[in-house]
Amino acid sequence: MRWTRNLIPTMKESPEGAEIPSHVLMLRAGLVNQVMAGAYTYLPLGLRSLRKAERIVREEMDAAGAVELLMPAITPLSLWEQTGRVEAFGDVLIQFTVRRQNRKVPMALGPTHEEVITDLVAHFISSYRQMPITLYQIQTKFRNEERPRFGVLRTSEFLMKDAYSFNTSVASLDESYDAMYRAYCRIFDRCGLTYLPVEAESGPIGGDASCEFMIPADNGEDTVAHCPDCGYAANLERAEIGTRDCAPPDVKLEAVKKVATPAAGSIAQVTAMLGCKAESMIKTLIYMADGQPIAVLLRGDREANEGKIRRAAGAERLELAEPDVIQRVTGAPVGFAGPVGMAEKIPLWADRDLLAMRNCVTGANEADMHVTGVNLGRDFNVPEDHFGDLRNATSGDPCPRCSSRLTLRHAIEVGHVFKLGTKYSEALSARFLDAEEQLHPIIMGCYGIGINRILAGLIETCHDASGIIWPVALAPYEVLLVPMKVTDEPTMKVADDLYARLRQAGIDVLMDDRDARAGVKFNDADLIGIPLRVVIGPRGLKEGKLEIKWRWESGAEMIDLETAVEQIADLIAEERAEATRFRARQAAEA
RNA sequence: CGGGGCGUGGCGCAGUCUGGCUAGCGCGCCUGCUUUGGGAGCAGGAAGUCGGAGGUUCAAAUCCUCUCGCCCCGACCA
Repeated sequence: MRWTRNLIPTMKESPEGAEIPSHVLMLRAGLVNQVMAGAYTYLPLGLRSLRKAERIVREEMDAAGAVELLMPAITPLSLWEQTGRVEAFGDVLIQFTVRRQNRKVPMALGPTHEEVITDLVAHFISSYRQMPITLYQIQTKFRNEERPRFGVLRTSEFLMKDAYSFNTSVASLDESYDAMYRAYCRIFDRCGLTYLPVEAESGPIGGDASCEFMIPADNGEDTVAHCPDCGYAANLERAEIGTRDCAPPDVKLEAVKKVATPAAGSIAQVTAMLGCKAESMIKTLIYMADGQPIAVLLRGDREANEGKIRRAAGAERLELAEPDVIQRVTGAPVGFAGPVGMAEKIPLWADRDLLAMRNCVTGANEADMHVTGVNLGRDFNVPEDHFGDLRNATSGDPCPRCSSRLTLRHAIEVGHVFKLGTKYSEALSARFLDAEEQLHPIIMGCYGIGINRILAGLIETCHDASGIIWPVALAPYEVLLVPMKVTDEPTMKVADDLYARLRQAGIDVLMDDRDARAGVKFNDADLIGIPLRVVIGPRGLKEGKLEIKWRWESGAEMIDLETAVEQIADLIAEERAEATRFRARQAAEA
């Protein structure tokens, strides 16, 4: 492809509104253009990278034995009603009706396709002999995001690979799941991504085992807890905290004292007013567990983890209590609850941190009052089996698997594999007959990859001050030919010849045939990040040489014109296969 | 949905508080000459309903009301 025949609108300045590197660079390099909040046009360069990511995903899915099909983006609303997901998705589901003659047909744009695929399978799979099978598609998904942001990282329309496995047993599901897990590792490896498989909540979609593939990045929306020593990694919602020595400090127990704290209902207000530390406060949260109020005690500076609390309490549903419930239960408005005397009213649960606390400050269960000098065991008690890990991990917490400590990192989620079970097969009657002529619901697994996020995640973690640094696998073009002087006939003759022969050798070549100054071309070359830059100029040609330079290296190298095509083809072939040079650069960065 | 910010040629911005001549600047674009290995110089030129509607005023980019859009933080979320 010749630059002058393409549409590559590079920009020197970054449009206002773009803040994170991947967004800025995708705009500046002319990869995408925003159409509205959460919707982007992929320009020629961006589309080529997107297609390359898509192709890698497709190849590895095929290699893992999955079978491709394509489901529609428009779906009948009735399908979503059958599984109760009209309510579950809420406004995220894009619904509309179309008029057909004298009736109205309610539809939804697919935010994911469990319903459609399960309905399909219910029609065509009825025997254990037809399984296991894994079906997948690469399709545009639609989610009315409350707040689209970060360029193509969170949009209302995005390209997703979604796969679904159908199995007759849990053991078989495990095999399908493992095959997908391994395929995901190969996909992200091939894309040159540095990623982390992390334990995750399966979320409202249901299921029991779940793993997210995360790209550690400062601008990621998710938080993962990671142990650099043993490799334990989990989504913050899921991350366990190792037990540590809970021995309380050997200090003299103070007497309980009631103090006035007018209008100070938050930890921050109380610490400011009383001059105490959040670490010495007991935060008392009133939750409704399946409709029954419970009190949860946490150290003042900790965040509650509702998933952990819900599991500890053995509840199906858990939500913070409404103000009127809190008033009734504690006898005080929101912000003044405390554990003293609470056990007589409602069940108490406590985070293990409480065991190490002495002389605490906490709510007095009375408006505008707190108490100090409160001590576990003397002033209130929590049943032994009601202590547990109920909070979010923080950096420096003990690793649950080894003796090291957890670090918290932001990350971008690019993939998710999880075991679905029979939620959808039961709702949509996808059943099979086993060898004993018994009817069972099909056991499902579900596996997604955000294709757009592969690109954004790569750019987010792989760029420098000048622009994007693509690995060969995802680069829109593998080689950029830069003739230094397009008006010079000998130069252009060599350039045209190289261009034709490299293309013949099966290499994706872009030739910057613009009549522009060297600086302009070099800067754009760095910005769009093509891995191998080949400079053809009168200066080198005099010696029968060309200059080649990898985007991620600072120095260039002169090669003989005679053997240039073979040399370049060999280099690209090597990088395609192993990405050795690209990886070495990344390792050096880290 | 709560809080904050921004809408002025294709892009980035100044001007708005304190209303007043023909709405400026940089980049980009077009023409010509010179230049030519890391974002060239000179000269000339095209291009703007100042997001939209209504109002106040002799006069509105500027003040008032409403409205639309975009971005950030939070809440929410496959």
